[in-house]
Amino acid sequence: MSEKLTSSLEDYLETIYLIYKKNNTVKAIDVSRALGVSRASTTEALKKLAEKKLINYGRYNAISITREGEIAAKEIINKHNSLLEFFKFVLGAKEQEAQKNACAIEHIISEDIMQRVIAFTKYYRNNYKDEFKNKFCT
Amino acid sequence: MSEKLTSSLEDYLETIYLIYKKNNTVKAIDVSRALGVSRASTTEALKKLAEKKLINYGRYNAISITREGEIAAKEIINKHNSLLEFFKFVLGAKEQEAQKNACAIEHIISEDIMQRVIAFTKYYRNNYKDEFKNKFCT
DNA sequence: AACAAATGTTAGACAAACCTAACAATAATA
DNA sequence: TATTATTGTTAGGTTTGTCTAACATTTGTT
Repeated sequence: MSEKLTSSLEDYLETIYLIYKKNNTVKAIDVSRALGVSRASTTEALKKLAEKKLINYGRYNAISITREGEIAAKEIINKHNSLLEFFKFVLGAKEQEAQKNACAIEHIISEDIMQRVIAFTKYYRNNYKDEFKNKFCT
Repeated sequence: MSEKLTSSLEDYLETIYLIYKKNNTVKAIDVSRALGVSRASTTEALKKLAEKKLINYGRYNAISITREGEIAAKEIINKHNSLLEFFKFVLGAKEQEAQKNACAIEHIISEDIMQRVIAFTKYYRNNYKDEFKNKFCT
């Protein structure tokens, strides 16, 4: 198990993974655009992720994700999606608001609380959806 | 309405407020100890908070909170307590785990989602506590 | 009051993230 | 293919937040 990534590096890794899954190839410029950062910042981040062996990367080379990187990326994306579902379907938040908060909280929420949110959402969906829907949601 | 504080400065302000309420006086060393940072770091933070007129502070002087600082501190603490309640009573998390996550998330959660969490917790407490208690919580 | 201990401040470093501007390499197209 | 456009890299800055070590001030104790 490698040392924990910073929020920023998690964002880069997550983005790289999503682009990779979609295009089967990753260009630094796409990462920059997706995250709204400069090409220079992306280069720096790529170096750090490569150092941690989460991506394959070399000067002017194509970028790809390692086995380890994929595992780490999936974990983050799983948190993201679970939070998204909770915010939208349990709390009734709008897509954009839910996305914004999931993007931030996914990096700092603990395993324990994350598991509880997931379990709660599941239980809620199965048992209480309609009741809450009319009384609580907007 | 002043510009938004960083997570770090919010932590300092929150801590100062709590110490102030408890002791009616605030010493920098207490802030350092509460946050687990060096005295030097606290001095820096105090300067920044004073610049933003959230605390009264001068070299070697006693520290106190301004009207504006108190309002800002209360907002943060309100978020903290609301998250704490949600984690403990809705999700059934342990005190320490709930505290840790509240301390982190209070700085980044949006107003919209925060309000929804508060409303949900209230509604849940009033209507569903017992049912969830046995089926969901640990 | 004098000394010692505690507290507060400053100076100087460092790490993480970001930026812009200049330059290098690759890709696209006339 | 030669030229232009795009993309990638580097160098050098900035901001935020932290630290340690040295020094200044205040407080507490004989």
